[in-house]
Amino acid sequence: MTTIKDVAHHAEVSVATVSRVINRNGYVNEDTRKKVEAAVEELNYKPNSVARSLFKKQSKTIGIIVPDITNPYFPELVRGVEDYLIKKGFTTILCNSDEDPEKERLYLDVMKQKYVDGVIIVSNMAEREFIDECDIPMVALDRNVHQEMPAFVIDNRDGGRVATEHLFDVGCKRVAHIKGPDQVINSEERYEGYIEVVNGRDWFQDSFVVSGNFEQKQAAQVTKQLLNKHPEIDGIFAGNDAMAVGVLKAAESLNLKVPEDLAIIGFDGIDLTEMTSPELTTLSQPIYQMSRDAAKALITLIEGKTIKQKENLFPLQLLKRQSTKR
Amino acid sequence: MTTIKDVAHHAEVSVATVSRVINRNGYVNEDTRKKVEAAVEELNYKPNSVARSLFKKQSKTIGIIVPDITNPYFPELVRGVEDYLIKKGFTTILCNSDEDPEKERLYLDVMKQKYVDGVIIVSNMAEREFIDECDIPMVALDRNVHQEMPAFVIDNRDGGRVATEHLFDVGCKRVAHIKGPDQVINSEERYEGYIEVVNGRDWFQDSFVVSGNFEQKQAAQVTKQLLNKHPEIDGIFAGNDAMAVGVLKAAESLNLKVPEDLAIIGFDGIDLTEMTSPELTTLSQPIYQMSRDAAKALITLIEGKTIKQKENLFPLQLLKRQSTKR
DNA sequence: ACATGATGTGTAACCGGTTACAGGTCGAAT
DNA sequence: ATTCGACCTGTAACCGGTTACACATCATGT
Repeated sequence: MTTIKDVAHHAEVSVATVSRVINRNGYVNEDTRKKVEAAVEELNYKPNSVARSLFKKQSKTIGIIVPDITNPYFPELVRGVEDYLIKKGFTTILCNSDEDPEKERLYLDVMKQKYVDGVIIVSNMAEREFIDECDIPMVALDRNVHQEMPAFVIDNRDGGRVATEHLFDVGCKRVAHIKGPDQVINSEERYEGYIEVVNGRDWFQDSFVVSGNFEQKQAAQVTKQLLNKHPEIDGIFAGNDAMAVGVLKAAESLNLKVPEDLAIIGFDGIDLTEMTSPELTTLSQPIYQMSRDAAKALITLIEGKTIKQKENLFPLQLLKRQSTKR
Repeated sequence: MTTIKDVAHHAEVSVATVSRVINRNGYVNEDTRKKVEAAVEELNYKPNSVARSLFKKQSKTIGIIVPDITNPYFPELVRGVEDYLIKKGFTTILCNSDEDPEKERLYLDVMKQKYVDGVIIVSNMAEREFIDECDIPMVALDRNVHQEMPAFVIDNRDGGRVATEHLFDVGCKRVAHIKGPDQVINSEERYEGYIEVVNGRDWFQDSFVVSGNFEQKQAAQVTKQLLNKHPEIDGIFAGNDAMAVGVLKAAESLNLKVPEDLAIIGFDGIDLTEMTSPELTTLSQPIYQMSRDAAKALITLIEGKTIKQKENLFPLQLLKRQSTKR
C-alpha cells in the first residue's frame, strides 16, 4: 500500500501539499499540482480512508437496519438506498435485526464505533432514549420510529381502508382480514383501516380477523380455518402480499375459485404478486422512490442541515388485477 | 465520545494499561484491572474502531458483491453471510454490481481503501490481474472466479442434466430450454447440461433453446413464441426459477395445462416456486449453507490460514412438485 | 520605498487507538 | 548476596491521513 509519504517523496514535496492536491483545497502552484498528480498516477496511490476517517470523524459509510433482507419487501428498499448512496460516495452496511431490539442496539453500537455517518432504520421498537443518545443522523423508513425522526412511509391506515373498500366495490358482502404481527405498527394500522370500514356492519365479528404473521404458510393455514368457520366470507384483505399468496393457496386447496368465490387483495406491491395466477390485486408502495428519498434526506442530515418535514407520506397505488376482478 | 485517555485519566493509569485491560493482553494487576473496568463502565467507554483499524490494518468489516440484491436468489445468500459474520464480530458491506466489471472494480477499490478484511464475490467477470493485485482475502460464491480462489458452488452442468432427464422421466418427448444470459457462466453450464442430454436426438434443433435472460417477463414472451413455433414441445427446463414462472404464465395464456400439456422445471429452489400454482418442480440449492460456509472460509483466509480445497461443490436437490407430476 | 494581501509550501500537532521498549518491584534459586 | 525471570506500568513512536500556523515570495497600490 503506497502512502501519502511515498507520493510526497516521489514528487519532492511535503505531505501537506499532496493532501492539498488530492483534496483540491488550499493554494497549490499549477506546476506542483502536476508533479503531484503524476506521482499519484505513477504510484497508483489511493488515499487511506481509515486514516482520513479518524481525523475527520466520519467514514463515508452509512448503515441500514432492516428486519430481514430475506423478506421480499426489503431488497428493493435496500437497493434504493444503496444505489443513491454509492453515487454520493457512501458505502452501505447491511444489518438484519429480526425485529429484535437487542440486535438493533448491538448494531447501532457497532456502527457508532465505526464512525458511521448515518443510519436508515426500519423499526418500531424505538427505545427513544437509546436512539437519542446515539447521536447519529438517522431517518426512519417504512415505519415511524419517533416524532422527531424524519420518516418515509405510506399511510397504512388509509391503505387498509382503500383495500377493504375495494373488495366491497367489486361486490363482496363479507370481508375478512388476515393480520400481520401485533408488534409491527404497520400491520396494526392496516388492521385499523380495515376495522374502520367494517365496524358496525351487522355481520362483523372479531373472528373475521385472524393473524398470519406476515408469512405465507401461516396465512394459508389460518385462512383454511377461517373459511371453514365462516364459509360466507367472499373477500379477504391480507396485510401483506406474502400472506395474500397464502390465502390464494388456501382457496385453491378448498376448491374455491378466485375471484369468483373469493376475492383477494394484498398489500405492498412486490413483484411476487404478478407471479401468481390469478395475479393478485394489491396496494403498491413506491418502494424504490421512498428509499431513495430517505437516503437523500439522510445525506441532508449528515451535511448538517435540518429537515423540516418530519413525516413524508408516499402515495399508494391500487393495482387492480385478476384476484378481485368480478 | 469518550476516549481511552478519558478512561486512563479517570482510572489514574496510563492509556497503555487501559488498552491492555480491554484487549486482555500483557500483564495487568488484578486491582488495576478492576479500577479500569470500573472506569470503562462508568464512562460507558467503547473503543473507537477506526483508530484501531488504522493501526492494525484491518477493519472487522467484509464486503459482499452480488449482481443485484433485488434478484430473489441473493437475499438468502447475503443473509447467510451476514448471520455468520456478525457472530464473528464482522460487519458486512453490501454492493450491487449489476454484473458490471466496472462497478466491481470500483467497489473493490473503495473496500481496499477502507481496509476491508475480506470480500465475498458473486461474479464471473474475473479480471484475473485486477483481482490478484487487490491482495485481499477473497472467496467466490455461486460462481467460480478463477482457479486459485476458493469457490462455493453447485455443479450447474450436472444440474442441467438432472433437470432435463427428470422431464424425460416423467414422460416428456420434446424438451426445450429457456436459457439465462450468455455472459453468466452458470446459465451457460446449465445449458450445456441440457445439451448433453438432448444432443443427437433426432427431433432436436437449435431452435429448442431460447434466451430468457433470467427474467420472468422475457421468459414468458419467448416461451410463447417458442410454443407457437414448436407446438410439439411438452416439457421446458428453465434456467432459473423466475423464468420458470414466466413459462408457467405463458402456458396459462396459451391455455396449456401444466403439467398435463407442458411440464416445467426451474432451477435454484427459491421460495417463489412454492407460491405458484401448480407449484414448480425445481433443483434446489442449499443457499444458506453454501453462503455460511463461504463466510467461514473467508474468516479462515483472514486469519492467515490457507484453504486447500479450492472448489467446494454443494449437492442439488430435486424437488418434485406439481409442475412435473404426471 | 513600503505596506498589503494573495499565493505557495513545509513543519508539526492531531485524530484514538496499539505496542515496543525501558524501567521498576519482588520472590525464588544459586 | 546475587542473579534471574515473572509481573506490572508508563513513555513515546506509530498507523496515514488533515490542517493550523509560520514563513516566504511576489504583484499591487500608495
